[in-house]
Amino acid sequence: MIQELKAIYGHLFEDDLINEIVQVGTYKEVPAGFQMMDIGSYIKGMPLLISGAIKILREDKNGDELLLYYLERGETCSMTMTCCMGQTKSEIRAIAETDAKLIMVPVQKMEEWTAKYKTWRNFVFESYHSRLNELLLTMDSIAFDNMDERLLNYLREKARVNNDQTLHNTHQEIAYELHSSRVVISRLLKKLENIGKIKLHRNYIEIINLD
Amino acid sequence: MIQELKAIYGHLFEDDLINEIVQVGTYKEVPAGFQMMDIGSYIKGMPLLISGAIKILREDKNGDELLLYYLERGETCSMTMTCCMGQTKSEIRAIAETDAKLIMVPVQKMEEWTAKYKTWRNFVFESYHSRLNELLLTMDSIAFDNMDERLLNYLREKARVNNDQTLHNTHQEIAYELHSSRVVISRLLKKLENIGKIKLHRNYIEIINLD
DNA sequence: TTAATTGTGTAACTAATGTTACCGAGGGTA
DNA sequence: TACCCTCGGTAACATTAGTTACACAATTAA
Repeated sequence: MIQELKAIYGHLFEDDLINEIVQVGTYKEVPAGFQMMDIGSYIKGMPLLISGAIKILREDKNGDELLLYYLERGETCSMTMTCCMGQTKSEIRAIAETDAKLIMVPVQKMEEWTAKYKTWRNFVFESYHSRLNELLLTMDSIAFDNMDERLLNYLREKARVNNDQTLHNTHQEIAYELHSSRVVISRLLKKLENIGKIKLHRNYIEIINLD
Repeated sequence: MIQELKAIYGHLFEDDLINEIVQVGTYKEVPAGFQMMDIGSYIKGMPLLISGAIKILREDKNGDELLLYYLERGETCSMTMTCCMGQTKSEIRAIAETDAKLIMVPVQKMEEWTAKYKTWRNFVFESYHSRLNELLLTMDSIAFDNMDERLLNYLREKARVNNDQTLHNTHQEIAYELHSSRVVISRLLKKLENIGKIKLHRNYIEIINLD
């Protein structure tokens, strides 16, 4: 665990902090699809991602979802941080997009380290900054783009975080994360296939060229 | 200035911090409509709102806008904070919705106080938390609601932050902030008038009952 | 006073998205 | 083999939102 921690966070945190993390943190591996947090739940710890990707989702009144963004290696969940401090409930759902390795740090340490370590403070602020900006990008896409553009973005991002040019998803699953309907997504995917950007198969999509 | 600062932030900050703010901060008054920050600009200071409201806007590729949320008394701009620290450019535009009074704090103090004052840290985190949550609510509205619901929300919020049951806006201005078109907004406003929720006039809208 | 500008109402049309319904292919299972 | 279930393709239709065009009233400028 300490090697992996150093490999990812070594250039960010000083040794003292790394050591503290090793002492109080618990190493975890979660499989793809594992729900790590749900809306309304209280948060027990703060995750430091070592590898893999976590998708962050928002839910509407009917229980349908919308993908907000992905957390990746070297990142942490900003929502968690503030939730911890205020002891409020989670506003989002977090599900492992891929198999993931992470270190869970107990909530109380957050506050302590923020006073103690400048590098931790920077990490926390930097993290907020990135998350806010990602949220803004997602907002742009939803507010300003048509569904075909959103779908393209979705496919690009999905291929990137999974590091795989073949997406193992059904149209229904995609529709769900984009908060649309299966028929609409099938329609648009078919268009993308017709212009040679992707190739459709049962249960998976082959990416040809998404530029 | 010190009285106003204490009145709003006194229960949040210790006296030492209040004194520091008084020393390094500059008091400012801005008129409604004043553009306080633009996309792409670098940030010189961090605002602590004493009174009034600031609207935060996002811009699309064509230069059209979308209202994200309002900052109100006792709040500050999270975007500013991270921008300051990373010396990155602003991602948003800020315009005074009403006449506003505020205190500008130089960027360098941010970091210093974060290490020094626990109450400042809490304020900063709390601020991030609120802003993230407001952004999520706006996102919900855009992603999950039809335009009529969004318009209702808009009118409610606008009346609240202006503390005025009469909104002095043209349909065009409303369309702009909702990233829609004038004709669409006129249509929906007329519907709201027909069901007795509002009364339309030239250049202003009278709110009857938005429940 | 006349002319120009701005704000609003409305109709007709287009485009995008969502809904319902049905079909058939693929793959597993009794 | 017969049955069932999931997945994807497609047509027909409904709804929502955006666009274009034009009329007219209120306000301002010439």
